[in-house]
Amino acid sequence: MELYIKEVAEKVGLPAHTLRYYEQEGLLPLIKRDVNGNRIYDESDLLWLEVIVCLRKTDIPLSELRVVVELTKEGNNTAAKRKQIFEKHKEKLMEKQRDLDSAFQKIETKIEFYDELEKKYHNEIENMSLKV
Amino acid sequence: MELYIKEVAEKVGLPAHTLRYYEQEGLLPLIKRDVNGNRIYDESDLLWLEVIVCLRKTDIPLSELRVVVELTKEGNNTAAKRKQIFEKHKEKLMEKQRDLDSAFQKIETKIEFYDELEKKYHNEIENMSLKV
DNA sequence: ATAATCCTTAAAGTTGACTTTAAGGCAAGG
DNA sequence: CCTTGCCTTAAAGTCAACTTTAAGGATTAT
Repeated sequence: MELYIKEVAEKVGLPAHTLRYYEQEGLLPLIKRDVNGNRIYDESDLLWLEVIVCLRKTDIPLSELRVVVELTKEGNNTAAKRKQIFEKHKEKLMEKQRDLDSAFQKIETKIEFYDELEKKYHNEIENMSLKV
Repeated sequence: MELYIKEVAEKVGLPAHTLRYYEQEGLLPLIKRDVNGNRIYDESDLLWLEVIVCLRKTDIPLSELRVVVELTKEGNNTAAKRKQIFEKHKEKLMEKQRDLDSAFQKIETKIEFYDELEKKYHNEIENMSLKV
């Protein structure tokens, strides 16, 4: 499978210049080129990009993704280190989960409060009209 | 209850200058001052700050918090609008939840992959030693 | 052949949310 | 009286992650 940058952009949901930017920042392994120097992405590039996109949505820093790429280039003896990076991010995810849960609670309380406030306000208006 | 900035900073887990910054950005209602011009926070300030801190952890923009403060100043007839802002953020939270779930899955897959890779690598090393 | 549409690189600009710096006032303790 | 540590304001600086701009080359469509 061979894809040009625009198709990849489409598939992974990133603008093409962000793909170039990621490459420049060392987040992608060496990307092949065609005779005109245009980037050609293969299946494995796409799979890795999908990991990037998914983890970026939970704010993994580009720097950590870069390190994973560097370690991968170093070889299979770096598996443990790479795993560590993901374990570390998993910890972050668990914290995010807790923050999310608290926020859900807080926001529900607020919404209920505003429902009450609205009710009271409408009642006031109604009473005012009755008094006229 | 009356608290000075340092105590509030301590309680809500923000540096004092961030509290001043938030005030400057219109995220806090009018904060009282003592004779020397130092800020004095009361219970309701603290409660609102706790909402801010909680929702900021899920990346609610300062601008939306500012709007809530402005609407609150306008009066009880703005309850519906304020509620809307929180409903909107709740939608964002639900999206974050989905992103978080996907990331957990992806990361588990990666971790399992690295476990396998490590096993294989150790086996290779072992076989190599046996052959010597 | 000329315009449209892709691609390329390099570099500068933007964004939101702080964070730091600078310059200084007030009050308690030694 | 002087230092220490709190507080004040205003303004400039920082950061990550893009995003935009500029300048230009190659391919395809009319």
